[in-house]
Amino acid sequence: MTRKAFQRLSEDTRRTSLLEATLACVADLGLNGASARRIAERADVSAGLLRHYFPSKDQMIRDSYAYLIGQLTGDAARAADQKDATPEAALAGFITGNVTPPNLSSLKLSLWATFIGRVRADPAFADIHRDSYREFLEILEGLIHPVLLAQGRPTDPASCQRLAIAVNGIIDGLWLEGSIEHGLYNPNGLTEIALSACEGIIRLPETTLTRHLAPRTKRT
Amino acid sequence: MTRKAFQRLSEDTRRTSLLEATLACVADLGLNGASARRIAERADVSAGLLRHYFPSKDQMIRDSYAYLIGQLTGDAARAADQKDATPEAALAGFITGNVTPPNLSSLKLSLWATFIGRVRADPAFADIHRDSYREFLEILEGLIHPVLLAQGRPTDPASCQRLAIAVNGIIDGLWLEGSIEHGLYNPNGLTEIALSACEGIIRLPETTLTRHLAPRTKRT
DNA sequence: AACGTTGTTGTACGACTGTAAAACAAATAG
DNA sequence: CTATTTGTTTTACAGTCGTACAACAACGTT
Repeated sequence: MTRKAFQRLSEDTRRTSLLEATLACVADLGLNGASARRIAERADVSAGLLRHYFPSKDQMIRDSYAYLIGQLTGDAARAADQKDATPEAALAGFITGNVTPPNLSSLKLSLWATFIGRVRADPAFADIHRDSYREFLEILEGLIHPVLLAQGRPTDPASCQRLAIAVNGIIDGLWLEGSIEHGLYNPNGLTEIALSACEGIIRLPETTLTRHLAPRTKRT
Repeated sequence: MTRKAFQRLSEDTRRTSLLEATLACVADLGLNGASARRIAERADVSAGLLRHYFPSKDQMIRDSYAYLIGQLTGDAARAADQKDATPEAALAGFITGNVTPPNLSSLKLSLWATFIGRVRADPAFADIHRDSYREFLEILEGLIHPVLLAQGRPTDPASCQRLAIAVNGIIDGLWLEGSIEHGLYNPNGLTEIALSACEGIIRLPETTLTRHLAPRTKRT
């Protein structure tokens, strides 16, 4: 009996590797099939090691949820960060970034949904969700406010929040439908639908957002 | 050792009871904790009985998903079925029905999300989802079309579908956010936000839909 | 009232679960 | 080169899992 050869990794590297293996297993097998042994196997590591990095399997799952959420909101926020952009272009970029890859992804949707399903019964998941949702809303309000200002529209906090909630709603909804590969329509047109819908929700003049629609990549 | 007294129920009654016990367990404990024994206990039945009604636990879970979806779309469609309603009132009723109880429910959201998380990896779940989604879209197109007609607007299938996709998106998104009890805002205002947003998305004149907002029930 | 059908219970089994803890070896320091 | 630390593997264990099946009892039939 010869032991398996192994490498000692830095805490961060190993931890991240374990979290990603956890997410991969949850996406493929669900919370049900994502057992400690299977996660360890996916990370090419023995099962006992998990407990060296996480106090329990439940905690590891929770940490992997926080890790995923960090990726999602990070990618979305980055999409709005364009240099020298008008307020309209920044908003359009944020919306677009949320309904196109890498955020538009059936894998990420699977994970997100699986975890959202635990929010009601598990306070730890609820905390993570609430924080990320609040952050998303704040980003959106911060993007909508200057657009209203530039259009000479009222910018009281109540209207701003209502618009942010609505825009957040349609972003979530279209992201959801577009990420599930149901084959019922072409997700390439999703960006235009999203921009046009947000124009309508905020009552912006036509083409205020849709003019920032990136030309579709041609396919032969 | 005396055996437990029991009653023989009709196939439908027992089957429904088992499906509801399954949903209750999944909502509380997740797909992880919803074991056959726990489901049986919730249905006040021995564990062995499950296999008498379902060929496997997996199939029972799938059936419970279809059962849930049937409830959701059924309730939603019923909300749009108002006698002698104008096209605008019917559409407003459908939208409202989707962002108010009983459809607005953290329990139903939990279940829905948990199952959606399996759509990507399990073809059986994907089939159920696709069918229900298509049905939802068709209902929506059927409600939007007469509204466009009454407003003297173009009603080509492509525009109709685009609008249905967008409206479906915001309904899903707002239902989602409203059902999670995050405590970040009052879900009572959700109906107005939804109706107003849909007005904007479809480019209807102001108050076309919001005038059908039911007066809020007063609280002391 | 006795019978037959079958919905329902109880038990058993091997596989798998999360976790604990001892044995080991890879990297680091001296 | 040796000693030390500790990340990693291995083994072990009690509990739970989904499932199979035999025993049983509730109900419909006669």
